[in-house]
Amino acid sequence: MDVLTRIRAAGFRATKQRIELVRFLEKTEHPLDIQDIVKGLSRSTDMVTVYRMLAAFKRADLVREVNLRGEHPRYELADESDHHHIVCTDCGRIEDFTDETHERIGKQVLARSKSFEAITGHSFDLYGVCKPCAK
Amino acid sequence: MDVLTRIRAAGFRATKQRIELVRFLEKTEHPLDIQDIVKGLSRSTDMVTVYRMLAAFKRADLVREVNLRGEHPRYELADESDHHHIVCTDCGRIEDFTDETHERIGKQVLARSKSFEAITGHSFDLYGVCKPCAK
DNA sequence: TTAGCTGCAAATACTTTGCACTGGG
DNA sequence: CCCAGTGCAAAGTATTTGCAGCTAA
Repeated sequence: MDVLTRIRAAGFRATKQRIELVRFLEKTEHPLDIQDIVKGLSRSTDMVTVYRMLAAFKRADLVREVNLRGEHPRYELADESDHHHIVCTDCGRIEDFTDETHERIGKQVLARSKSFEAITGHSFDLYGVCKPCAK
Repeated sequence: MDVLTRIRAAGFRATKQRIELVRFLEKTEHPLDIQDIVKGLSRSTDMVTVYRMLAAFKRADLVREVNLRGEHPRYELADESDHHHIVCTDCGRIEDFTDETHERIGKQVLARSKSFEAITGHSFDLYGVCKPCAK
């Protein structure tokens, strides 16, 4: 589905700011924070507009918010396959990995829990040292 | 180990503010944010001091920072056994659970990764609906 | 005694809100 | 045409920094 269609399908007007945002996120490999995103868009696009676009896209499940340790939230397109992040604690490099095990863990936890009725989401991220930083 | 000794062992002076903070965190069942903590301490303890105590205790591994979705950071004593949190997305209720599986996942990810040398930490939390909220 | 801590004030950083104008459909 | 969306300004929060005075050791 092309960018304009995706934006409209989510119930929004396809403005040039929104089109540029989606195209920019399509090009990025890893979740970016507000600052990164503002820097990546036309200088004329206000940071406030970026906040508003991301909030709206998040509500519409077009964009996914990623919260890593101590950092401000980062954003990535939600259509990317479900994955988790491994982060270098030294340089901040982020890489993706996939894992299905947590689903089973969720079910186990639910079975044992006296107080929870359902599980609707999870966060699972790893922190480590990347090879360049390990040297 | 008693509170004063623990604080001193971490390399700090056992001031009344720090003693009160540790005693307060010992009583709490789940990680609290800055606001909760300030409210729980003597009115005379400045919020700035709370920020500074938590930052120092975190560096000294006396306190652990917990980052949940979209929330400001929360803090709990680090001596509590390694555990994860399950959070009700409706009322914010937090419960603990333990799981060892993520260690194995970490090793698998590391084995497959071309760019990471070591894993030093992780975050794993579940989100769901608690029984009272499900009704 | 004296360096580590604290409280108060102020600076900085981040995010949200209000409002008039613009442009997408 | 008209209302969702934008930019600019300003307000609201969260967090950090500077510094003078206090206090634990």
